[in-house]
Amino acid sequence: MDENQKAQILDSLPDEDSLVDISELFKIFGDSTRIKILFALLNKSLSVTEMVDLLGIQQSAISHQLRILKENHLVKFERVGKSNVYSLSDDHVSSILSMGLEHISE
Amino acid sequence: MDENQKAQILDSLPDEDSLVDISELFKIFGDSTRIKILFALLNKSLSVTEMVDLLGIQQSAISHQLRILKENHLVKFERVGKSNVYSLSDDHVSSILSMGLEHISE
DNA sequence: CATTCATATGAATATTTATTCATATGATTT
DNA sequence: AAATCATATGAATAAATATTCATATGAATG
Repeated sequence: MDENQKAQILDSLPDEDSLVDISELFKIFGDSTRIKILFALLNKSLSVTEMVDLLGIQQSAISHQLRILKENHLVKFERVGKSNVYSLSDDHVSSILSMGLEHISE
Repeated sequence: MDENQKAQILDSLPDEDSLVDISELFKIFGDSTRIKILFALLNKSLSVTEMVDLLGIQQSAISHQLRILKENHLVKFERVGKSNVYSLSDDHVSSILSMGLEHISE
């Protein structure tokens, strides 16, 4: 591999920051608790209690993971009565999930 | 949320094993070293030494990550002369990478 | 306004994971 | 066959991460 070719490949790579961003995006989807939450929200907005009831995961664990999802703008929430009702931020998320689902069936 | 609705949502979720598989797939893409390797291979098959030279990552680290990528069938390799030349297993991988790239530009 | 319900948060722990260093392996070339 | 080149591997370490337990917060309701 000569220097020219090397330079050409390097040029075609996303820059360092983008590469880190991409890996961090995938990292968020790389946890089964978060994946479960996101798939559940694909159907319907849910409160924390409903997620606990539905998924059988501890309330604290759900809340901690929701914080991560929130910080990364994958979910949003609004107050409804006594509950915080969470939903997916955009269908961005849904497209990533369905891709994951698609690619494991092989 | 009544029991009927709960059952309905549960029914729509991928089963436990699939959810774990999906998160494990994303987890592999959730590391910047592996992402760099994969993006580099998107251009051209590469030996380990070439990856070291190109990416500025230690040989051992590259090899360790290649093992993970191999185990998960994301890359394959063949012996060419003195080198092991790696390439992407299928364009499956490329579609996931380009989706990642697409989704960070927002 | 006191209580309760729903959620968030902090600290502690355990586990996973990536990298480095040192060295082994194993094929190729002389 | 010895030497060398390319890669793999194991152990050690450090860092990141998920979960749990305990408790705080804070809004809603009687």
